[in-house]
Amino acid sequence: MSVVNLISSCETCTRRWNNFQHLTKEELNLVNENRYEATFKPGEIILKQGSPASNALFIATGMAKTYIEGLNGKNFIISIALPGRLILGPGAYVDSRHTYTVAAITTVQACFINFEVFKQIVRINGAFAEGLLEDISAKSLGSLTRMVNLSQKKMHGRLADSLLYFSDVVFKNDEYEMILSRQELVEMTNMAKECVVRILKELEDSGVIYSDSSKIKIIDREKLIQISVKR
Amino acid sequence: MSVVNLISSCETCTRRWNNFQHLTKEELNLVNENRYEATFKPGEIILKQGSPASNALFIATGMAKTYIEGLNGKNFIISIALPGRLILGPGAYVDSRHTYTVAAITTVQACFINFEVFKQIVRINGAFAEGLLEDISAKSLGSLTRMVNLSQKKMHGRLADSLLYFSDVVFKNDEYEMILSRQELVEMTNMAKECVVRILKELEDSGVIYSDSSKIKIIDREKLIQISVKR
DNA sequence: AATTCCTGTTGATATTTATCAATAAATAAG
DNA sequence: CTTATTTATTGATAAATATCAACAGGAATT
Repeated sequence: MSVVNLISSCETCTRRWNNFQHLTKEELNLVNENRYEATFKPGEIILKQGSPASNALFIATGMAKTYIEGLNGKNFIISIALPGRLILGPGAYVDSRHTYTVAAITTVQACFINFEVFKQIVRINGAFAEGLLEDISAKSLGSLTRMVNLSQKKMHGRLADSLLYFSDVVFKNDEYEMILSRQELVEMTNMAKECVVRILKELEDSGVIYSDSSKIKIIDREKLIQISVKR
Repeated sequence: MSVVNLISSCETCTRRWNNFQHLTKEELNLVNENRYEATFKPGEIILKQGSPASNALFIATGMAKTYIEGLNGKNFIISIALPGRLILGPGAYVDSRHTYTVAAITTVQACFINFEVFKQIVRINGAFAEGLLEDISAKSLGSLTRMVNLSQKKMHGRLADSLLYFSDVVFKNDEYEMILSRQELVEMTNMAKECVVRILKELEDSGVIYSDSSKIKIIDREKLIQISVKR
């Protein structure tokens, strides 16, 4: 097994977390020296819920899903993890455990940063700490919004939300490859698989989207947003 | 209107936020000098969702509910705000807006701390920043857990969760006054009012709780926990 | 005390959503 | 290339949950 780093350093990395801009050269070096790379195949688990939160994770290339292993073996997908974003569950600062599992969807090149080092820099660098607070707050705000949406919207609205999430956040394109299986869409929208299938078909039949099993194209965005808001 | 402070200073306050222990005398003084008290009657709004997050809030005495004003005028109760805890929505670090509304349930004596001052201290005091990160992380972890529970549990389990929340977190007692109306329980459990009434009755009929409209007593805690977990 | 208004309660019914069963399609394994 | 295994799809049915309608009980108001 090769352990050669594919990324030469944090300093020159083009996909690094924005918040690293607040670090001094020395601090960035410290991060770089406590950095470990690994490559994961599709389906492989990168971080496991409940295991010690000894590292902060960043994705250099590829996509992963983050999910909570909930009741009766039912998963709950939280988000799609993308390059350039910090992946650190709140448990790191609460019980020192990973709050959720992260699994590769595509081939993923990952960077692990020693969490003790990370935490130490947070303590001594106020701007970095503030950046982390902003990051964590944005995720927390997202969770609250999602919780309200999942609670107050019916199936159509929830599925529309997910379709828009992939378009607006993940691919930034109206046309995309649906990288999640129907089962995974279930875990994102809190629906039964049969319902996901039926409502996708309904959306296609009514001309809101085009869907060819794994391809999705948003045709009538206005209508999709309307479905997201009204149902 | 009287604006005399009822609490003489943060230094001597017995109900202050734990994290203030990390402040120096000067920092604590700075907080104290930028502190404003106000008393609210039951039902009055203390913070309004969407308004500028110009203050961090603490409750000295009494109880409040924090809730998001969601879709179609439907509220979503996030938590019961209690003395000694920081009340600061994630929006403060994201869009400088209050994420949720806070409304007094009982008479509430509230402390407002200027958020710019608060933020400044976070920047210069690493231990305080870490304490804030722990606080925000704990809330974020709580949100994620709640989201999974609301998504994956059926009505019985969700209502049991709320009853246990009041017992374990709010009153720390098996017997308590249910301070929320049926409508508010709806906003906490994501159920219809009629269903709340029916299932409460069911729980009483099966000897799990005693309930006299506003009084609740948990009689069979084991069974209630079982309902929370299994349904 | 009478009236109004709101909350809570109950039974009946409608809607939403999940499950079951059967089959088709796609993917993995031999 | 063929078989096994999983995933996706469809229709039928069951379960969960919401809504509707009617009324009771309290609190607030006149």
